[in-house]
Amino acid sequence: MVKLSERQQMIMSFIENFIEENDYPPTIRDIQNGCDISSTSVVAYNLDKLKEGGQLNRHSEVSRGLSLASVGPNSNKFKPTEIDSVAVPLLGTIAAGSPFPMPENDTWSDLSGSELIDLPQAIVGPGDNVYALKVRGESMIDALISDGDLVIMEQASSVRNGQMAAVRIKSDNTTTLKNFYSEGPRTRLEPANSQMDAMTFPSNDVEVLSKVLAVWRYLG
Amino acid sequence: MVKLSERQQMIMSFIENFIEENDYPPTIRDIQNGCDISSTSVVAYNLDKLKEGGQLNRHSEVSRGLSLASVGPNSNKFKPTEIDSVAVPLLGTIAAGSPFPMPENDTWSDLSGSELIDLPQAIVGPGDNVYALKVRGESMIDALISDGDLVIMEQASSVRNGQMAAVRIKSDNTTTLKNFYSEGPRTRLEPANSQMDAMTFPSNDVEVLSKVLAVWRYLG
DNA sequence: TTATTTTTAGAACATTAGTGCGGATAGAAT
DNA sequence: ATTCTATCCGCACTAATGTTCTAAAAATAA
Repeated sequence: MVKLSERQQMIMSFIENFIEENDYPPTIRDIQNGCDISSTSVVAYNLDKLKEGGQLNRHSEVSRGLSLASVGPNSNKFKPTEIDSVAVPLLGTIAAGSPFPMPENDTWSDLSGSELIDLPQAIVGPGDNVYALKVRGESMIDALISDGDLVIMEQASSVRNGQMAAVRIKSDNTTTLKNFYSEGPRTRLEPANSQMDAMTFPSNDVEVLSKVLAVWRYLG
Repeated sequence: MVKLSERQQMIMSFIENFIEENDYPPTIRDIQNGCDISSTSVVAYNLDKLKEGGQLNRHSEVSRGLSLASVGPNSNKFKPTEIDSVAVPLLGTIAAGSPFPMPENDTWSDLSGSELIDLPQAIVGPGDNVYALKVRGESMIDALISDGDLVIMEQASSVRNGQMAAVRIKSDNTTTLKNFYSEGPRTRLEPANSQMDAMTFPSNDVEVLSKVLAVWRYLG
């Protein structure tokens, strides 16, 4: 691994501290002041070096577009320890054309009756708003999901392009799992099965209900 | 707690996703596009509301000066629990038509280099002869398995009817995942996707390599 | 030493990105 | 209907922030 200059080390640790304190990355000028550097161009120069060296991710023309390349020997300090699973509630089943089950209110307290499922924490993340559904019937076949599968969902009202989500077509009042692509005024919904065709809808006719974190099919 | 409008919920989850993906917060205009909002001022308006409500930290005049107020009464974190898990080796990838990877000898000792995956013990059982494969390509599409999926396999030389297994057609020297039905002198192999047709072979032309315990598809 | 590469300086420049304001809607309350 | 309040809309404005260029200083090689 490349040796960092003293200045680069200082920049790295400044960025680390800054993010820890503010939850967002510093600007070039923040770094300039924080490290007593005389010019923004010097900061930019060293940031580029750090990026080349792989210590840093940088997105050009993006303000504060920095993030630590979270690899390397010193990255295990952020790794969760001890905990390896989170229990999420199995809220029910989902069948062909049925309205998509969602946790009713923002109260999750009345889930006492529901079954709980253990999942690796790495998948669920904090575990907020995560729940599981059991699929009934073959209605999700074009999403490569079949009867008996367990889908792990996270409540969300927007997802990034390409992600699979439970979406409702308002005009049809139908709900399905599709890969979601926002294309400005229109939204394209693409089955996971690439042998099937995508469809597009006016964006305001499509409502994102939740995103699919994972699919679990147990056959044993 | 104040109820969030639909738009505010959408903004919140957009911010969450954005940070998760980029490691830095979105701009007002990122949010505008991501949530199909017509004006930056509307975003600013709602961000202020969210800040008042305590869902969000915001620093004015700071680009991307956002961060989630990650705690609070509504962070419904489920208590993480520890469960017994078994580490199974990820032996490699399986691609279209490739010979099916199997643990070479009956010695599992030389798996030192392979990646390990933690699975709940409830699924794996004792964990002997269990291994995982990562699917490459769309060759398993008729078994409802797509690129990137993880299949959990258990070495076996016979399976009960209806179970999905990795089988080798001797005459073709091909290997695929199919549902297995022994019908006396002949053996029927059925794709998991019921919209596709089954095929039958002479029983002695079909060799069971291993059975599929589970399929894990991670999309998050 | 001289030549060459790396790093630093300073400053103007170009975009990105937050803010403010007049006005439009839409309900709810009076 | 009238008023009020909460949102939403578009747009212009400007502060925040990344980029670039030239030259000088420092470090390194020849």
